[in-house]
Amino acid sequence: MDTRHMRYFMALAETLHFGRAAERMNMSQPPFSRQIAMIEHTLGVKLFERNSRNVALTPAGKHFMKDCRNVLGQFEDACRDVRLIASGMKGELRFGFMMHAAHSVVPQLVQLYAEARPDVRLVLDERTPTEIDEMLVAGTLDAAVTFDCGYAPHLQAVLLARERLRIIMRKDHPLATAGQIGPDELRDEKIIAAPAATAPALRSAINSYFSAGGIVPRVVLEPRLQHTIIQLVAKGLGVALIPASLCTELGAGLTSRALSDAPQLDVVLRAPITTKNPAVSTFMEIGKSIQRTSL
Amino acid sequence: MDTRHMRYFMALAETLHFGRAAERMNMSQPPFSRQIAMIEHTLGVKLFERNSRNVALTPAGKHFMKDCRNVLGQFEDACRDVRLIASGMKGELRFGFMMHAAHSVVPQLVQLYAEARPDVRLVLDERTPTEIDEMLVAGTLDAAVTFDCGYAPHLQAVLLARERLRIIMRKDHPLATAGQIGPDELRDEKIIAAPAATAPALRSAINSYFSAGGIVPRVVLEPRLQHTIIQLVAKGLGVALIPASLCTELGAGLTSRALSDAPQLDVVLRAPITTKNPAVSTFMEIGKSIQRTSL
DNA sequence: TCCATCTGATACCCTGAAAGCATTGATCGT
DNA sequence: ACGATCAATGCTTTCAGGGTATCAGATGGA
Repeated sequence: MDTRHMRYFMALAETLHFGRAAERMNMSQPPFSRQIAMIEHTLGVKLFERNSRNVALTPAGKHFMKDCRNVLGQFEDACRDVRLIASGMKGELRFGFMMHAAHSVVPQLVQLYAEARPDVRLVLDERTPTEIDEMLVAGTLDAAVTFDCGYAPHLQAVLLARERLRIIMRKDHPLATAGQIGPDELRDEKIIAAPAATAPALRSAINSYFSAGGIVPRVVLEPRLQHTIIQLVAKGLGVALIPASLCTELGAGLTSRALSDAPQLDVVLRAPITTKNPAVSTFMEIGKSIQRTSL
Repeated sequence: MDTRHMRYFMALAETLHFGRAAERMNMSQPPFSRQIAMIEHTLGVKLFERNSRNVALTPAGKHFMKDCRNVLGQFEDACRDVRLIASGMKGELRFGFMMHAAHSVVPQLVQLYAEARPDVRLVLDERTPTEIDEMLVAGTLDAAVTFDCGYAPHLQAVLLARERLRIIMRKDHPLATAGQIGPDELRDEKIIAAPAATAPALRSAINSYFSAGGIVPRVVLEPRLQHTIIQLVAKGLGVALIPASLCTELGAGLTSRALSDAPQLDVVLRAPITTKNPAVSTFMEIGKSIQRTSL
């Protein structure tokens, strides 16, 4: 038994006429009759009651017809789907992103891609930049949005946006109403920043900003999550330098200010060059289209 | 593409080794390799990444594996089920029965059959004897329990039980405490009985009982449903002759009495001789086993 | 570095499943 | 009774798919 035999059976079950069923199968009647006989023989089941005048389904044949319709449908679907998956029209894309990009490019990227490839299941995974790098290398992620940290072999990258850092503080903090803010003004401030092990690019940008002014920053707290940093600032435990896009939705007691010669960070979309997931390529393409509008 | 090809694919997907997969398919490696290449070619999809040292599934291949497992499973099921249906182990049996047998043989028959053939769906259909006869001929029922009405071509029959008729009446009715009850005692009673058009065997048994005593019964009401007859007797509108098995669960105000020379009716299990439903034969066999215990 | 070995791909041949054509046999309507 | 219709059967042919032998690329040990 084979799907071909099921198709023969279905043709006869639907037409109840050997000649016409054979025609539908693009063959002549005699071999078709033989195939039907063969099917019945191998199954050991009489599927049709027939004489030289009439053809009718047996009860077993009626049930088999339903089952065959099912099986053939699923069979076709499987063949169709594997093509769609291979072409990137269907499947799954594991997409990582850092919190620092969650409010800017990520929503846009996700929305555009979901519109372009509605049958690809986007698995979103918020991670720290370091975790993202590891998972991209390990193949646990297909693509990710993170800060550009320079050299990365076997990873392709698309520049999505360039973000300036701003400083955030409580509204009752002296700096909230001060003039220009640069490294010098921050000399004695308690700084809250993610550790280098978690967000190397961000931390090194902050460090460079201070060391360019000859200052050693007083980093008093190093929480791993961006969320936590903002909460600690809100409790008055210090100030923090965070990407501008995260400053739009601060809590009530917080405010942000621009920095003089503010450090810039590149937000990139990354994926392994040797990715086997065909869904990635259009994801990267959509990244490029975002780049054109955001830069 | 065919299920055979899917099986080849699955063998390779599970072993990730051409030689061993070919062996599992009981063939040599070269034609197996060709078949895999053919599958990939006809689908237009690369399912395996391979060199002379390693074989691995592509993402599309991984998805296809799941789909194939599904399809192959359903395929096997369909072939297995059609055999079960043809052997009467699975399927559907449309079973009609008259109310007059609902309290005696029908529950037993249904229970025994459900135990013997748990995968056959028993469709129960309570009908009047006349409806049952029509539906058996029309093929709307596969089998039915009804009164034996003598000659019935192209119907096979198994005698299930022989039921005596008893008379039912209100407890405050004079007959409830009278001596022997025969046609003579019923001469002036108002009789309630199903019309001949609905239950010919029953009605003719009642008529014969009276005419044997030279009596013409005073049939005052002719409801079609057995249920209604009992209700009308309860309201004091007359008395009725009903099968003994229905007398065990009369309402509070009713009682039943034996009749002298009570008429007997044969309860039979019937099915078309030329039935195409393979589930019927064991149903009839179980009927025969009930017959042995009940007679 | 070279060779033995493992593994998948290719070349070529051969068998049999399945298709085609011609015909038979059974059934129904005129 | 006869012709028309339709499924079944007999016989031939073809090609999909299997077998054997061999090649070619990769790996690991000497």
